[in-house]
Amino acid sequence: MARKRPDEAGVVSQVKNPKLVRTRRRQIVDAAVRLFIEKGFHKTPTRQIAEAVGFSIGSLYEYVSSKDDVLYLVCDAIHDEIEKGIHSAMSAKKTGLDGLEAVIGIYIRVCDTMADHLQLIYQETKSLPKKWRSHVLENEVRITGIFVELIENAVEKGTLATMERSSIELMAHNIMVTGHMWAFRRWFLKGRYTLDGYIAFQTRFILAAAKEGRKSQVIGQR
Amino acid sequence: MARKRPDEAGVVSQVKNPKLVRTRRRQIVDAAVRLFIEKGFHKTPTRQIAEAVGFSIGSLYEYVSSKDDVLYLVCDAIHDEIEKGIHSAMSAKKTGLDGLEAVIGIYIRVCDTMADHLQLIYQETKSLPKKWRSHVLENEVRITGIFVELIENAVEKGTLATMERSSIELMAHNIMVTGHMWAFRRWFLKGRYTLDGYIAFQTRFILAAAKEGRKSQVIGQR
DNA sequence: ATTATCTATAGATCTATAGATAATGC
DNA sequence: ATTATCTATAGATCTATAGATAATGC
Repeated sequence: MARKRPDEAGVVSQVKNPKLVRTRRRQIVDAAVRLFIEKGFHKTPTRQIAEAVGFSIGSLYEYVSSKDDVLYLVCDAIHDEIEKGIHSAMSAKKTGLDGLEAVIGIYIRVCDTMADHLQLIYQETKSLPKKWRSHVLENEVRITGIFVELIENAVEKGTLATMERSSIELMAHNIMVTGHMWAFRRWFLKGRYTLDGYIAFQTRFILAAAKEGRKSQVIGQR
Repeated sequence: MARKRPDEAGVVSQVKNPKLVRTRRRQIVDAAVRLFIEKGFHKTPTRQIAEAVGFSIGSLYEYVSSKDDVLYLVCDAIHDEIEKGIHSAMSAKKTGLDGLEAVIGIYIRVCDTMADHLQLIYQETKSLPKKWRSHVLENEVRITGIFVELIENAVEKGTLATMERSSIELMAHNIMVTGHMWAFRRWFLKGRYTLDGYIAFQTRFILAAAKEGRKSQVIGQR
């Protein structure tokens, strides 16, 4: 639970009251997410964001100093929600919590809920100024870390094959992308697979490699 | 080799000479690809595209009827190049051509070369008008079809486990996304893995599931 | 008096076209 | 005479800010 997100660090506001800044920014993010998903970042006028929140364009610029700031806040909020989604589902499901398999399922379910949001991040990350972009990529790495830890635990317990750190990391990234794929390939996948079917197939797919590894490992050690 | 691409069907030109239209559009695409990769579609003025090609903004609009047309031509050209890349490498490598494994390697190499282009497609597909977007998605499905066929062949020959059609398709999409992932996760992967290392790991990863399947299949049939 | 919000707009774009000009082929 | 290209610009944006107004707290 001890996430160390830089949060909104670096986005400057003219307004002094920090509580108000937080409230307003949340409103801005909520409105902007909806609009960006619908029309894309570049085709959404700042004016319309302000209007959707219910205040004027002038006020918007009291809470951010550029449109890019809004995009950054949006991306950051999305990552935060994804991470929270995984963690809360993980702690709710104490039974078999340590199972990598279970968490993959949980994660893909979160990706399903957040499909539009994930696709937005894929589309717009590159539009961010370098400074903000690297924050967003750090978020991505941090979330991937959840799976790195789970795989490491499984390896330690002997459930999975011994792997180099670099293989563990790549496997974790594969899991991440499998979730994203459900979002950005919806146009194909949703017509042919149920969410449960997809999760079942992909979980087997991912774990097969690790099990295969274990066998050859065991054989090799004889 | 018998690709049935709709090509530039539907993009209207005021210029009558079809050969000229083809030449000019190729020039436009070449210039636009470079600019879109560098600055993104929305931040590239049509003017600058025309300038990069070496003619006026007026002339640009003789060959396309909107900026969206240019984006479509760009996406279509990229898919075409990817497909050609795979096919040409496949026919060059007659030795073990039927090997799914070999083609996965070839494909990921193409993705490496076209990394910027792939990322562009991921970013901008959603900006396309619906009509063009579905063309682009069809291209994606057609390329995925290469792997569907290869997997089917392997299944027929008994190299891979018997699978339902839907599983074969999902596996093919996994392969596609594994290549794309090398492009859109470069920021992480390039620092830690060589291209060869990535290909080796991912190929094993993908094939492990299928082999695993085969074993249980064989066991099941005893 | 300080803080937050609003109105009005400067200034800078950008897409697409209309009408003029140059080049080509009969 | 037909086809291709260019110039000039209409018309519509859009971001960001300056200065005016309203609300809040001492």
